[in-house]
Amino acid sequence: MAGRKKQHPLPHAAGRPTAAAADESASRALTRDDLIAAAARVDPDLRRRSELLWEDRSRPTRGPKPAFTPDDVVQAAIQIAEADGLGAVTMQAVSAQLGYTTMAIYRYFPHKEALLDAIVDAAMGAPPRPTEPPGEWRADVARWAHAKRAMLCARPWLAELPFVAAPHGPNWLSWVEAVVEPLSRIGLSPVDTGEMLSVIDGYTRGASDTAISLARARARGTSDAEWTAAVGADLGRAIGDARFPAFAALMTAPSGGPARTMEASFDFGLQRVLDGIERYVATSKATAAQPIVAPKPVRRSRG
Amino acid sequence: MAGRKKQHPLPHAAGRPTAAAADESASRALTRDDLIAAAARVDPDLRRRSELLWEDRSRPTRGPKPAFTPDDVVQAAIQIAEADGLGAVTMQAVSAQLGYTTMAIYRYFPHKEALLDAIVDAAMGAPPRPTEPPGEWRADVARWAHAKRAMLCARPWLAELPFVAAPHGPNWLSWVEAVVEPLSRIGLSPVDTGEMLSVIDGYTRGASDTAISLARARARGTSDAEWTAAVGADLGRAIGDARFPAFAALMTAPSGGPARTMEASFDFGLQRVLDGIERYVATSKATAAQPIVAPKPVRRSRG
DNA sequence: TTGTATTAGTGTATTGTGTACACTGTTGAA
DNA sequence: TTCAACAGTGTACACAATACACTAATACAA
Repeated sequence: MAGRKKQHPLPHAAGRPTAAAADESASRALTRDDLIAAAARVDPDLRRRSELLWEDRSRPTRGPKPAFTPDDVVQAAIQIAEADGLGAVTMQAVSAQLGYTTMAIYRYFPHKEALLDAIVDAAMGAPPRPTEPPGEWRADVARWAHAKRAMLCARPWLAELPFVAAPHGPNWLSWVEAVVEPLSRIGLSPVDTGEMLSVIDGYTRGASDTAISLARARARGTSDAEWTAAVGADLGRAIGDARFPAFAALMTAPSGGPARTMEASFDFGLQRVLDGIERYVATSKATAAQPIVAPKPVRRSRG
Repeated sequence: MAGRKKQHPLPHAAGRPTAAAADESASRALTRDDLIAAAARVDPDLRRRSELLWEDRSRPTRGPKPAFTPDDVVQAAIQIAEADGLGAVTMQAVSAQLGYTTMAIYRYFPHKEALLDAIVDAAMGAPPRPTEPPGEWRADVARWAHAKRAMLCARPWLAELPFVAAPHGPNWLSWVEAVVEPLSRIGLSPVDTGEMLSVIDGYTRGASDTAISLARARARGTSDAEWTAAVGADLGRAIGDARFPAFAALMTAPSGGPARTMEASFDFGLQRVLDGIERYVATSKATAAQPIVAPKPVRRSRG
C-alpha cells in the first residue's frame, strides 16, 4: 500500500550510479530468493506468516480429511467483521461460526495474528481490472485511487488493522501493481516512479480516513447525522476559543454553496495531487532536454 | 486530523449561497453550544469522553484528597507505551506504574477507551510555534507537515489508535489550527481552504505510515536492516511472478544513484502536493479575474 | 487384511484483561 | 461532633488467547 523506497535494501543500490546496469541480470536472479531467505533468518515467525499467504498448502496424505479449509476460516471471520466489527472477531466467534471448537482453528493458523494477516489480504480483494487499451496515466491512476478508497470504505474495519506492515499477501501486491502500471507509463525514472507511488497511495489512504470513520459509524448503526453531530461537537469547541482563531473562522464562515460530498472532496484533492505530479513531469522533461550533468534527473522543489 | 467538510452539518450551509453571511453572527452565537448539545443527545458516553478532554475537573470539597491526578495516569500510560508499546498499556500495568490498584484508575476514567482518548491528546503535544513574522504559506505548511510526521514517528504507537475519530481534544485541535492558519493566508474560499486542509493532512498521515512502521519496529528492538529484510521478502515475491510485471520491473531497476532517505522522500512528495495546490491557486485567481457566474470559484480538474 | 504413523478436531486448563460491586477509611461542612 | 461525599481496595466474574494431552480417522506398509 505504502510505496516503499525498496531501492534502499537492494544490493545494487549501493553501487556506482552509471555502471549499475551491468551486473543486473546476475543480481536479479538471486534477489528474489535472497530477499525471502534474509527475512526468514531475521524472524522465523514472520516467515511463517508470509508463507501462509503465499504458499498453497498441499494436503498431507495421511490422517483424517479436514472438515474445513483455511479459506473457510477466513471467510467466517470476514463475515463476523462485516456484521459486528473487528472487535467481534475472536477465535471463539470464528470457530462457532464454522461450527467447530475454538482450538480447531489453530490447526491452520498458528495464532490469531496469522489469521488476521489472511483476513486482510482476502478482504482487500483484487484491484479493478486495467482498461483495454490502457488510458492516459492520469485517468488510470485516478480510477485506482477511487477504487482503493471505495474498497476501504466498504470494509471500514479493515483500516483498523496495520495493513501497511508486513506481511503482505498477493492481493496487497496486486493493488500496488495496479497503480505502478500506469505510473510506469509516465516515463519517469524508477526512483521517481516509486516516489509517485508513495504520493498517490499516501494521499489515498490518508484522505480516506474520514470517510472510513463515517462508514465505521454506519456499520455500528449510527446515522450520518449522529456521526456528524459527534464529530461536530469537538470541532465546535474551537468556536469562541482564542486558541483556535483560524479554525473557528473556517468553521463559522459561510460555505458559499452546497457542500461537496466526501467523494467529491476526495477527488478534488486527488486532482491537486495529480496536478503536482504532472508539473514535475513537465519540468523534469524540460530539464532532461539540457545536457545531463548529475546522474539522476534534477529535482526541483518549487517550479 | 483529517480535514472535515464541517460545512455540511452547520445550519447555514443549507441556506442560499449569496445571502448566507447575513444571519451569521446570530447563528455563530448558537452554534458552539448547539453542536455540543446535539452530540450529547446522540451519545452520552461520547459526550463524557469529550468532556474528560476539555473540561477541567474541579475537585470536590468533601472527601479524601486524591493521591494522584488524571494526568498522572496519562503520563504513566504514555511511559509504558514508550517503553513496551501500546499493547503493554493495560489497566493493571498503568496502575502498577502509579503504585496503586487497578480499580483506582476507574475513579478518573470510566473505561479504558476514555483513558486512551486522553493519552492520544496528551501524546500529540502542541504543534510547533508559528514563525514570527509569518512566512510564506508554502513554507509554513511544509514545516507543519514535517513536524506532524516527526511527531508520529517519535511515538509510533500513537498511530495504532484511531485518532482520526472522535473525541478530539485541545492538542488535536491545535494541530489543525496550526495548519489552517497558513492555509487561510492563501486567499482561497473557506470551502477550498478546508479541502486543502484535507489534502495536506491526508498526505502527511498517509505518507508517514511506512516511516512509522519502521519506527515501531525500532522500538521493538528490530534493526533497520532486519525490518527492511522483512518487508523486502514479501515485495520480493513480485520478482519473477507474472502477476506483478510493473512492480517487479520497478524493484529490479537500477536505482541510478544513492537512495533518498525516508524524510527526503516525504518532502519530495510534499513538494508535489504543494505544487498542485499552488497551481490551483494560480488558475482560480485567473478565473476570478473574469466575471463570476457560478457562486463559487470554478474548479478545473486538469489545467 | 492388519497394524501403525500421521493427522484432524476436542476437552480441559491456564494466564491475562477489562470491569462491576461492595467495602474501608478520610475529609470538610453542618 | 456528626455524617455525607468521596478515594482507593479487595474480590469476583466474564471472556480471550492459547498450551497440552487426548480421541478418532485415514492411508500406507507389512
